[in-house]
Amino acid sequence: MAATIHDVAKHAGVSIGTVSRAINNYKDISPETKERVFKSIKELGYTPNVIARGLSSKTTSNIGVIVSGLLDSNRFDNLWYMLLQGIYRYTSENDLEVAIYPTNSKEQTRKSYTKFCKERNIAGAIISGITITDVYFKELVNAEIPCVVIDVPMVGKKVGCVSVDNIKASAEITDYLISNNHTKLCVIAGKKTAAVTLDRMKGINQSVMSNGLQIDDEDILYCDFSQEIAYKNVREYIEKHDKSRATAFVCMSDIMAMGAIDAIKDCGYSVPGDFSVTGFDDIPVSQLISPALTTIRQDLIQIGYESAALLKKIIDDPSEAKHVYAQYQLMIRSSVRSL
Amino acid sequence: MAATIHDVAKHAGVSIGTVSRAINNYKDISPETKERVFKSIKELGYTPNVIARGLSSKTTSNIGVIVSGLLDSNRFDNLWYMLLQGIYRYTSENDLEVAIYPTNSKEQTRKSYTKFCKERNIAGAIISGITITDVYFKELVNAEIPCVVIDVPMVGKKVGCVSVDNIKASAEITDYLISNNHTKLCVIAGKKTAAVTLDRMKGINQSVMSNGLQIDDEDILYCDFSQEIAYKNVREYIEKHDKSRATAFVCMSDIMAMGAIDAIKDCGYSVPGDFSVTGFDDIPVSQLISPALTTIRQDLIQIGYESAALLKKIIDDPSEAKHVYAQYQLMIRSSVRSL
DNA sequence: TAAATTTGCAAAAACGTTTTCGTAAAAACG
DNA sequence: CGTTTTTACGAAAACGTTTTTGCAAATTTA
Repeated sequence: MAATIHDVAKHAGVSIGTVSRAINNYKDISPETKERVFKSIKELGYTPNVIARGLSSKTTSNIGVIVSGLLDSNRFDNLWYMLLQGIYRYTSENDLEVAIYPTNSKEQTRKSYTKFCKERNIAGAIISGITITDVYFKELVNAEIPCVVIDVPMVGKKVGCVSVDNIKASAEITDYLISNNHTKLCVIAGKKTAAVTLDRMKGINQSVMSNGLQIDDEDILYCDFSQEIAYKNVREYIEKHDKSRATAFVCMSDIMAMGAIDAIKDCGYSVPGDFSVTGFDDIPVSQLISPALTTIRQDLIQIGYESAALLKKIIDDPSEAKHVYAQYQLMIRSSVRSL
Repeated sequence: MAATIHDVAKHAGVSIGTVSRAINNYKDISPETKERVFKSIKELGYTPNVIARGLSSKTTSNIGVIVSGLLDSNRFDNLWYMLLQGIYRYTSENDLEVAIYPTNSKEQTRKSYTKFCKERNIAGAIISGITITDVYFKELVNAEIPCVVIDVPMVGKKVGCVSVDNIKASAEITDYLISNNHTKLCVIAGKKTAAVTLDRMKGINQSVMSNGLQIDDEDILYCDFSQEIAYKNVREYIEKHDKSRATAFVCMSDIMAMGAIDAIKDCGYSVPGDFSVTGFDDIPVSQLISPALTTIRQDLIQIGYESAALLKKIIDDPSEAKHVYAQYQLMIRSSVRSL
């Protein structure tokens, strides 16, 4: 039904090759012919078929987005959509197609990322929510498919990365806590194997040590970035130590901070009256909960945008692979009090 | 690099047509040959190229999702991502490809939806965030591309629709207000031309009239589903009438309810002490704000899922086009008090 | 057993592009 | 003016599938 390149060619009295050259701004064509072709294109309301182009052309403009958590339903902890927002902002500005591959943590039979990409002639992929040890990710890197990982600090052949400077940001918020005279800290950490957990821990330790303090292993609670686990662990911690061991909880995500706050309240204590709490991420609800959460704001939309931009660069020139640091901001609200 | 259907054919000693028949479960093939083909497929690690299939096959498994608001950044009012979540849940269960077309309300030069679909050999589209009068939508319907619209009650040739029963839900929440002795209501309405606005207004009126009450035009404030506009209008309304005219604000979205609550507070009044407020949607933050908002919960993930399922049905059999009603639930929280 | 039907597959034609190759005509050169 | 180079284009070969067509061989029917 729709006009094809053949229709345009016939209408303009040229060959399809010439039409293609006109569309793609190639050299081998005279200005007059080009104009004639464009006139026909307009008259017939022709638009190139993206699928056919994808098949024929070696260099595709398809990028893949591999995102975990999309299929899970968590009412608050939906970070992926902001990334997507940023990614789409870039791709719609730059005429890139995107294919989303929602991975499910539960589903065992996930398809290999590489397979997903090859099936779709994908030029490169943005990956979020994975750990460094992910086997499918390794396979993707080995296949030399350009990719950008979010929040995993690694740079390699055709692989770049975008994240905030987790070390610096964590040090900064810890400094803030210490400057408010909190010397006994309890860390609510994420998944033990996640790169962000390692980095944020490093930042917290840097701050603590440069202030002549230290954190015992007993005061690091790994909670897998889960609100429920954080609730449970903090509750146990307080029931065990009461107010003797820590005055503040340094949480590696807002979600876990929310769990911590709930636990503190359910133990009969108040925030920030009895315990101070900090988060990380600044998810939308963090400014609405009570007390409003002091946290590190990551602009995930920006991070998404930067990822897409970096990926495009790497696709065009593999030597562009690098670590891009996104901005962050310490949001001082009311979940921390000065001692 | 990757194995193609030709490699498999050669390896299995058959023609590519036979391989295709094996993959697609066609009849004209003997069990033995089929098995041999599958063995080769496995050995070579072959997966059919989605792009090539899309080009060749008449019946594609690509669906389009046309969604407004994706490119805009509103920190709270992000309903699209839940729809997407539901849609992807269905499509990953049913092996459908999805292409997202983020439309921007501001961008004048939007591409026609039809063009978007035809470029991508799209079998059908899910559309959200449009008004009935949208010209591109009309074009899509005329092109007889199967589609499902969310929140626009219209059923036609190859076009179905998914929404909650806005009339019934609005009547229900208004009934609740009236049963709490609120007889003087002010309606915070959405965009005047939006179908949901009309329906919800109808529901409110039904409830009001069956209770022997009525609503004057002066007590209907159109706020375009915007928090800011709702704030402004409610503020003006209260400054003009004080507490004489209405005791409760019936808002057609939670976002506008948040604006209304802010306005009430800034006028020196309290919710629900001086004014009661209800919302619609039950966005995640609604249970966290203070007071927690009494509202209608729409399960947008479910709505997304249903939309995709309905679209698939319509694609397979155009006579399946109909209006599917999704569940809703009155969430009674603390923004309404009994008089 | 001859004729008709069915089965199982190969061959080849799409699908709508991009890209390579070849070659007249035009332009530049010596 | 003859020769080389460049320009501008057509023809045709990919790209990796699905789908149509055709045809032997096997099976059923009469």
